[in-house]
Amino acid sequence: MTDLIRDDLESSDERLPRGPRTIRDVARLAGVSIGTASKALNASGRLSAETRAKILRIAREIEYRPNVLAQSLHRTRSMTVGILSNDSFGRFTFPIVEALERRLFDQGIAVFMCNATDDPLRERRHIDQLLGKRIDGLVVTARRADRREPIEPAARGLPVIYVFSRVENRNALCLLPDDKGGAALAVRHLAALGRRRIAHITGPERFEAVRLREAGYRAALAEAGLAARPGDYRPGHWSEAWGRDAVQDLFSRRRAVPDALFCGNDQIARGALDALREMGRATPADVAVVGFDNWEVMVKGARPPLTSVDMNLDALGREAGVCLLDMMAGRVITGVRRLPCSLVVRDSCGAGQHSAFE
Amino acid sequence: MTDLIRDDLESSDERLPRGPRTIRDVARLAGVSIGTASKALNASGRLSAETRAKILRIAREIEYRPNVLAQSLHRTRSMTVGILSNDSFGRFTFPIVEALERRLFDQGIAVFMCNATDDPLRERRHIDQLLGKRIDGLVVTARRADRREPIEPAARGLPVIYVFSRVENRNALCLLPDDKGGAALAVRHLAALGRRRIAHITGPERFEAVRLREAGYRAALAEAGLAARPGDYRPGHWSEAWGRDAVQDLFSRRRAVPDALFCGNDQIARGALDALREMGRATPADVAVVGFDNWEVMVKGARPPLTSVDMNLDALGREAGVCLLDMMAGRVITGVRRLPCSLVVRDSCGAGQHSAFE
DNA sequence: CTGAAAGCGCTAACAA
DNA sequence: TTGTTAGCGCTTTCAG
Repeated sequence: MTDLIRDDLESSDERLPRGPRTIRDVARLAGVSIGTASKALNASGRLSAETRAKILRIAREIEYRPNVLAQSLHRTRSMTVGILSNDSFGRFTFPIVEALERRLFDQGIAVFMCNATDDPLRERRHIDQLLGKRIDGLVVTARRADRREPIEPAARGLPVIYVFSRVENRNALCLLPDDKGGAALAVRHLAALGRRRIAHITGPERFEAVRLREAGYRAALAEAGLAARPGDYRPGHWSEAWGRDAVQDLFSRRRAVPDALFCGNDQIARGALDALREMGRATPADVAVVGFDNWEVMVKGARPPLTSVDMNLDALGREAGVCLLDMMAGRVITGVRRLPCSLVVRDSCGAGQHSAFE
Repeated sequence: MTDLIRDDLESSDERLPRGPRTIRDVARLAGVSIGTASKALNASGRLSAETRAKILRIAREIEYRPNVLAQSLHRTRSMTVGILSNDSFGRFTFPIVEALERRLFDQGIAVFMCNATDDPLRERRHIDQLLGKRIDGLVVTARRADRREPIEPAARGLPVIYVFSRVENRNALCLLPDDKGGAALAVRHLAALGRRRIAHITGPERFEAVRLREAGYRAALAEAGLAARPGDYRPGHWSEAWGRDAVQDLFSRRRAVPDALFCGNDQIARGALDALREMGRATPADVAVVGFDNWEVMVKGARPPLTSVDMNLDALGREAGVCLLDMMAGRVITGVRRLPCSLVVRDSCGAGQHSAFE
């Protein structure tokens, strides 16, 4: 790992052609046929122990590494998949992609990274390139505002998974976090802590996530025998500034203010916390606050540290990997799957520390 | 792009074998030899206009797409590169990787994404896999605290670039942001605005970036005829909390407080801004603040919006792409290259808006 | 137990 | 102008 200059390779026993070694080199040096060498290297067929050992030794010595391209050509499986993001890869897609890559790597599958940046032409060219490279599967991620057009699976039968994005087609497999459930988790927790009036400050309603989280919010309220009073549901923007503004508005009236806030993301929650502090309201004593995303840098920098809903993006990525492998093995999987979120409890909601529950 | 069910493919004129079409299919349907088809498809050799047209038409009709694996096998260039991150891909590496991918994609080169997560064994396996796939080049990114071990270029002659990470070896090419220059930019700007006492709150000194930024800070101070007074240089942590603490400490003494802060990253700067506000010091009137990283979510959420040094990570990624292409073409490039940062001016430093200068 | 040969899909040099 | 053929590096039957 450390010695950079490996001139010994150059001065190897026999004179070897430049470039990576081939199985032909191994065979020649071992004094056997190519077929025999192949058997030894793939541990297939019957072979005397000594020839096998010899072949393997030679292979190791000359640092033989099979050419996967050639293997793929033969078995018509490239052992690669593509991951295409039409939004550029962001904070949300990254953990997903990482977990996916990890899962697939364990199966010897490599991942091509492509970002199309919402440019349909670019996307088309990416898909063309990937198909040309004979990928065995494709994962598509997108930003979540809108449902995207399905990918035309120009090569029929190519397994495709949409993750963190939705597509209309019924035959497609879509993997998403359970936004509704996640929201319910948060609100249920607040209710269980005795909060009676829980407001919801969130992002733009054109996001499906916003609508789903609202649904979860209302469901959990109902469950607890509570109701959202008019003005307690505040769709807006995904920014800190909106969090501040909404709080200012919500708490400017003297009477009947909320004793808890469930925020649509962590940035809104941070803005809310700041505004509360500046208005002299104590968190969590007067007002408990819960965020969404569990974005480390936001959540830990908050004062107090922010309780937040985690979408378990890595689990989503892993699941995508598992599903893709299944599909590559021939299984047909379709539909919309929503994976559970979890609540990560910190100080801002006034509950016991460190406990995470689902 | 929209029609998902393309059954017409199935019911194509002739019965075609399943799976992707091959050049053999094209040739057969066009009634020519494979060689001829190849000539037409690659626009090589001389060919009658009509046969060429016919071949191309057929190819289009059956959605022929050349098998890049086979092409690669032939020309011993895979048209792929690997990008290996030993830290997991984070906020900094992502923009780099994206820009790199974009640059290479334009040349028809696809990018394998690998994250080794600081596990040497995993890294080794990743490299093995990539070499097996006969990548034409490799980009290595890392977190910046420590200089990493160079990759053993098991296949001699494989172009390798280290970006956003350093390696001891003199023959390696390392691409980095010019931290010193970036810091100087910030401090020079503050000095030009008339600030006389500029403190520097920053991260842990084991980061090379911290040491370089300190150097830039001191150099720019000297340039302006200023000096850092004892206690004005505050290494610590990369967190908001540290920014708050450092400010509290710096400004608790009654007399002789700084009139400007240059912070080692945007989180520290945010903490500093919060603390200043809570101590009743106005920004930028009393104290100007500049951050580092120009991390959008941090910078825009700050009150007031934060002036910050941008490392131009996308330029770094693009440059990595360009260099890699050069190296793949046979050019030898070595050494440490530092790319300029730029200053993005916002309200927190009390200068004219929106102007960015280098 | 080992070798020879066909073929994965494509390109390029050489024949016709 | 078009066809034939020999590989690229590997696996896998099928003979020996």
